[in-house]
Amino acid sequence: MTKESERSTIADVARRAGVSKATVSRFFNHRETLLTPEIARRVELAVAELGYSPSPMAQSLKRGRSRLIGLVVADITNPYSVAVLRGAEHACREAGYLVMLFNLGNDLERESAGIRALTSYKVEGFILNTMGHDAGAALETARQGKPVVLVDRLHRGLEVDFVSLDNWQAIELSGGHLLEAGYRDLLLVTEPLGTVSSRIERVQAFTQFVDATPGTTGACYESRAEDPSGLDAALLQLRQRAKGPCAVVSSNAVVSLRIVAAAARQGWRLGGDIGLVGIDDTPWAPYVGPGITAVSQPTDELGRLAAQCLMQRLQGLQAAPRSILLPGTLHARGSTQR
Amino acid sequence: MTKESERSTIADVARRAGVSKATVSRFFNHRETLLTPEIARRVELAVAELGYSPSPMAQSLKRGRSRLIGLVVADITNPYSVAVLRGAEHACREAGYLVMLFNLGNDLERESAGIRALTSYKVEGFILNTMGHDAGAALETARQGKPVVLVDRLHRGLEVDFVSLDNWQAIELSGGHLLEAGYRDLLLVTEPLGTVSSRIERVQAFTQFVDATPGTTGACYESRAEDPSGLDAALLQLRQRAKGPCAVVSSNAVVSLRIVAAAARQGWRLGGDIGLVGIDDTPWAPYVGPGITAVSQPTDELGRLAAQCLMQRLQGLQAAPRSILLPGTLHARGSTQR
DNA sequence: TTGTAAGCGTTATCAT
DNA sequence: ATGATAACGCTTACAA
Repeated sequence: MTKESERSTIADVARRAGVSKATVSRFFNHRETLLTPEIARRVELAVAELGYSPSPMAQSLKRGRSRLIGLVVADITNPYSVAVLRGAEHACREAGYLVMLFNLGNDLERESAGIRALTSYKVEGFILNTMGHDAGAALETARQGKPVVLVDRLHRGLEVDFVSLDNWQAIELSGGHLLEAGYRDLLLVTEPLGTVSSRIERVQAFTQFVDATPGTTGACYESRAEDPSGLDAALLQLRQRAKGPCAVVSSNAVVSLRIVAAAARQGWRLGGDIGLVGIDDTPWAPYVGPGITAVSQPTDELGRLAAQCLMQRLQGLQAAPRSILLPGTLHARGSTQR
Repeated sequence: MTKESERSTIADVARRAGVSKATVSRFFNHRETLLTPEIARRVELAVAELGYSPSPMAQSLKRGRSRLIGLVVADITNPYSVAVLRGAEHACREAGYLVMLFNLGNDLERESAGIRALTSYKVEGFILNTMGHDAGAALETARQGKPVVLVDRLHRGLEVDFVSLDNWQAIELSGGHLLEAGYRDLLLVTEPLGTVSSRIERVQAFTQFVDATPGTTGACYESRAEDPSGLDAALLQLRQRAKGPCAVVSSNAVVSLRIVAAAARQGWRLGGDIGLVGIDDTPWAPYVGPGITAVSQPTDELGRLAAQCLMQRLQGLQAAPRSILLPGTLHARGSTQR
């Protein structure tokens, strides 16, 4: 490998091998079908000597395809997003794609900007885990035939592949477990619903679960980080209205931590004074208080499947939009033991 | 904005405005200096009507610059990496750059592959938070004059800007706090050192702290996730050798959780039976056991500074490699109260 | 089977 | 001040 300061180009290889640029290009794209073994060997040698590899930028410009996948996440700080990202990145790379990441930092308005930025780099497809608030660009993208996969959150009007936890199953699992443990009066705490489909769906599932289960009562509360005292009030109200043991279902790990904090403020023991089961298992869940009961999501799998859907579409799959729902798994711990 | 299915090109704009492609290009690159207001207005109008924006790919091909920054992280699952990533991405975007992410997934061997992949996309600079194990490509990159910034971990032989927690300060802070709280016999637990400079440095700092502080004893243990019983043994040994109260300094949040788990296995109370202070604060630290005392890193700031260094180099700054060390902040909690 | 040449969407160097 | 034109590194008709 000679050490030129500049990267060598297809022309360098052609010159060195004594062939045309076209032949070198063929070596990379149709080696088996179009090339004489002898020529192929010469090219191969020159490529090795120069340490040449094609410029994806130039290829992209010519082909209109980039081997790039755009991944837009609402908030890279969210461990769930990260876990999905991880799975997706892995699958993409295995398929020869690189991931371009755009983080919204929870700034709703930037969704279209992000999609456009990635579009301009000619990404071949999108994986979206966003708020679905400002989906104009996403819609346009899909209309242009670029594959889009939604993770965890649906966008209304956007009929594309969708990969997510089965929220109904997860809520039923949580609720059923609480019942078995003897809790009767329940409160679902979620982040502000906004237009986030997964949050809304969990509320719906919860409401239906309570309605369908005689002897239980339920309510919902939207908690925001800036307003811990609102949460305190909601929890106090739960305890007041409860005739028997009461429990909280938390909509994600961030909220679970808020509940834990609130319980600490009130001096309540988790499990005994108030039950808690949360969606999203975390490495620390077993060690907080008596251990937090949680429903884990198969996050890696979700990311992997999202990428896989995209790959299939890129290979031309024309089936109707699919909806892939994966079940969660309950991990019972002290926070649901009375 | 007319809705063509294809993105419009500079040629479309030129035609529409009745000018040449060169003029449109000038409109974007040297508007003030080279264009008649009248012409500029016509171009501006055409651009708006067509919703045109230049193709970064084509620009990149022509200019040899891509407005892309390559970010290589050892493990996207690590919250520290994510936090840094977040800060860096933000700063890059503000400067008009997009981040291309390459995650090693803790696969040491892939470092060069990642750097090469990103290089082929003509990223203009690198932010590296990796193991430094396989730095061949990084070295080559730096030699080619592409700016590189290292975060948290040095690579030997690679003399470039470096941004990190001040590990000496952080360890001294932790150790000092333990002393004040009355702990005398200390154990530093870290992930396997390998070639990771930050881990090594923390051990050095710890050793020196113990040596320089009469009346204390210290030891180090390298803990691996697969071997919890090894950790148990190390902790038992600590308690045996300890004449008075003993405590553990944990090298990062993952290890802290392992210590917590080990203490739980032994039935020890954190703080009373064994002290614990960890580097890396986390949202859950206050709620695990009696609360885990931790030294927080200014992660956002670290990422921001890394990106900022890069931007300065991209603007031609030729100063000698800088080393930016930021102090940590102690958050005292129950795990260091006897 | 291989080479020639046009063109992907830009920018930069010439002219004008 | 503006326009024609040649690159940037690659792929792909079309020719040979």
